[in-house]
Amino acid sequence: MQPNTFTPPPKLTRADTVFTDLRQRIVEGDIFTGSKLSEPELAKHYEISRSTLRDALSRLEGCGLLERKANIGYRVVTLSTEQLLEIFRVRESLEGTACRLAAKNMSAEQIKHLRELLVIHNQRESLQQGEAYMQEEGDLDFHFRIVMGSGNKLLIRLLCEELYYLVRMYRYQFGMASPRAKKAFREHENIIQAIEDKDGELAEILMRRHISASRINVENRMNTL
Amino acid sequence: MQPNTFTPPPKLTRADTVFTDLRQRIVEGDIFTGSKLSEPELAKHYEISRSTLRDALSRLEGCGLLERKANIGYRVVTLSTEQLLEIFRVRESLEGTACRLAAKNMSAEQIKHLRELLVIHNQRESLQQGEAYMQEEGDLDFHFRIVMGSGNKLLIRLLCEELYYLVRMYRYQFGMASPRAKKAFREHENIIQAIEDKDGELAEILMRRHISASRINVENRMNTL
DNA sequence: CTCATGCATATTGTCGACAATTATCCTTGA
DNA sequence: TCAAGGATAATTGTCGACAATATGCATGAG
Repeated sequence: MQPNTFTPPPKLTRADTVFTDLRQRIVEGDIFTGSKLSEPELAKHYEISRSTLRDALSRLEGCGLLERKANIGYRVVTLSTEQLLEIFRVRESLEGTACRLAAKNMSAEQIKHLRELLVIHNQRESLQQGEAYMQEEGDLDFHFRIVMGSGNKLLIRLLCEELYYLVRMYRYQFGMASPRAKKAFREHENIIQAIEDKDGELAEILMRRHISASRINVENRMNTL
Repeated sequence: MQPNTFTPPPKLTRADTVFTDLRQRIVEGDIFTGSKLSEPELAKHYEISRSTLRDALSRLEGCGLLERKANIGYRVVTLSTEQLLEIFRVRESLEGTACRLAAKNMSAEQIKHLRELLVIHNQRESLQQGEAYMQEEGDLDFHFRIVMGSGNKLLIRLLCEELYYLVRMYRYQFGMASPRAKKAFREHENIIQAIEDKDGELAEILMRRHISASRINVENRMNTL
């Protein structure tokens, strides 16, 4: 018999399913950026009522993927370089803190898993050069696990359940495979080392520089256009 | 005639009204922490349908004031010292960044208003000592304006439209009027000075120390109990 | 007496319809 | 031709009812 810390399986509701599917379609660009959503049309497509659909839409608004105006409706957020830079600023701040906490709180086993993940990324990157997509997904996975390792539930909610979907949306649709692959890999290594050494202060600094490098990269590209 | 940057007044919907009212009631503790919300009961109280109520509730979930479980319903978040510390960590991080950006972006006029605000707070604090409530509201107002001054819309959303309602909830209900009044006032002064000097780096450091001092204050109080 | 089982009740999830608001288009006048 | 106004269509906001699920209680077995 298992101990009683067992939480009953949360029954998936229709709204849940549609929410997840719509989220993916928005992130991957199947539903266009900035486009207005027609409730009757979407409800028909998913074969659900408008009430159920609106439940899903309101949650997507909470994720920052949709915007809503009273009496007008929902609209997919528009992507802009300005917003991308804002996201980098916030990630720099929050993930820096997350990394500091991760250095304090991650177990030896968690750190080991993180290292293994990094090795896999590197192999992938060596084997299929140019497969920017996989590499970027791997990059976000790395950041994701560090945030989880911080143990701060609020940080986890803000980053993993809200911001990261926007980040993935930019990666899919802004198509900015950073030319920093090799540098980024070494930076990841150094970050893990700092976490392993339980050096929270250094870990924070390294993470902030890691992200701010990406931000500056975008800023430069913007200025040359 | 005004220029055409005029946005038509957004008509307040019933859900909007109920959302705002419920938010206040939750923040001020009129609706108890951790209590389960009965949709039929609330709908009857506001004389609206459950659909409209649920619209309002879903937005409150987005603010982090309610939690929802499928097939079970909404529940007011429970306050805990652990979560309060998590909030301090996140504020330390985000408001530090906001302060750095504010130093770069705030106009001379905005800074002047900030200074005036500080003077008013100080007078209040001198005149009616012990009016912890007003003083704390003034403190949050100070932080609020700096975040607005950062110009980063994402930061503004995360802090002003989500986290600050939770913060106010803790101030109302956890009743931790910090004994740091005079120290906090001087720290505010120094922060404004750094902003005025356009010294973003210092401004960030001062803000982080300002908030982390509050966090440590709570940590100490917790350990002595 | 305790615990499991099954029924009755209450609550949430979902639906379709109507009302209020917005968008579209057509007419009309300058 | 273009702009303003109004009628028409489409969309969102709101409502009440039914279905699916969870909760509470009574009953009975061990």
